[in-house]
Amino acid sequence: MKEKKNVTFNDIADYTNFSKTTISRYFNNPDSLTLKNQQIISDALVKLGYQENKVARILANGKTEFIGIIIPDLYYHFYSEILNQILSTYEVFNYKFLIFVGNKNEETERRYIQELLAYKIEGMIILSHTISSKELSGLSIPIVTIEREDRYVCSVNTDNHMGGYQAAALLARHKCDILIHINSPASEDVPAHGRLSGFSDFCRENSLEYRIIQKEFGHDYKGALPQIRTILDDLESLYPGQKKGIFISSDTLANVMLNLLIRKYGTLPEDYLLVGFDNSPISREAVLPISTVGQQIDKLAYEAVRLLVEQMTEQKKRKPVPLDKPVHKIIPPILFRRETTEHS
DNA sequence: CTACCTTCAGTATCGTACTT
DNA sequence: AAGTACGATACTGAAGGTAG
Repeated sequence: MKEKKNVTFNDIADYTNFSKTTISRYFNNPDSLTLKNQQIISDALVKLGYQENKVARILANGKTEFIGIIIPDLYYHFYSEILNQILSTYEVFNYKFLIFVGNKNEETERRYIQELLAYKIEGMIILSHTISSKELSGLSIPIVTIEREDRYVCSVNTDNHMGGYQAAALLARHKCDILIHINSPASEDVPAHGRLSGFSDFCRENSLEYRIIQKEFGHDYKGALPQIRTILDDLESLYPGQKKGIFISSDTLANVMLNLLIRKYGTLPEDYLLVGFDNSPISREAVLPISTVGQQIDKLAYEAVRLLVEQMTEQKKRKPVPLDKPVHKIIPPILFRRETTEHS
């Protein structure tokens, strides 16, 4: 086996009698060459079996076209779906992604960020909650966060307050005796807190009996299941026979609860109404399709990348003008009424 | 030991020949 | 004078080599 050396611009230049500058232009600005010469180079590439070398290109111009991502986990279907949507923006913006799954502890995540920076990412999308936006803003690299505390950095979020309000309104329309919201404890500066406040606001404005349950659900099924089971047991004993309208802060957890109910009763009992949040794929694919306050996950992803690309493009200019203050983009939620609230 | 090349495979920048 | 189509060369960051 003879080691065949990589074909380079130099080889192509020698073969075609152009300079390597011209070969470079063929790739980066083909229109600046005559059609005839484009064809000559194109033929030479095939003949010599040239393989593009982006590492060399990165070395020469310093632009990696990498975006770093830190995501908390891939248990919640919202995260896997938004990751899916972010990755698909490659077709539009041509940026590639380096991804870490974080939310372990601050030190670990700082290490991840350093690693990303070492790979010369041009921008970063943060979904994990571990590191404050103040610290992130000090990183001197464009950053966009999605659905987390975002005071000092750009962000794209769902209108969570409206979502919580819509969920409560839907449950109220079905004349539930008690409205229940289940969420994990979140301080007021994280967007998801709006689900709680929107829900509470509606209940108070309409003098409805309601209850907020906050628990830590962890980042996997193993952690979530016992918590949901406990909550369900409590509700069963607290409100027997009453019509319970339950709004859970994610479809993933709503699905866990739905499964527990169906295993117990063989179906979703008439006195249970269930509304999730996210409109992640699981809400459609569940045993009974789950009603949900939909985040427009495709839009969140697209807007986040677009916002980031804008800043990264600005950074590449000779005289970049940084944003004077963070941009916060809000995407409205869309309510999906499915079988867990519209019993047949 | 360390100061100074080379190497890798491209790009940025400026320059040139030629046409309009 | 301006535009088009190309070329020459320094330069990029880090690792490895080498001379002193």
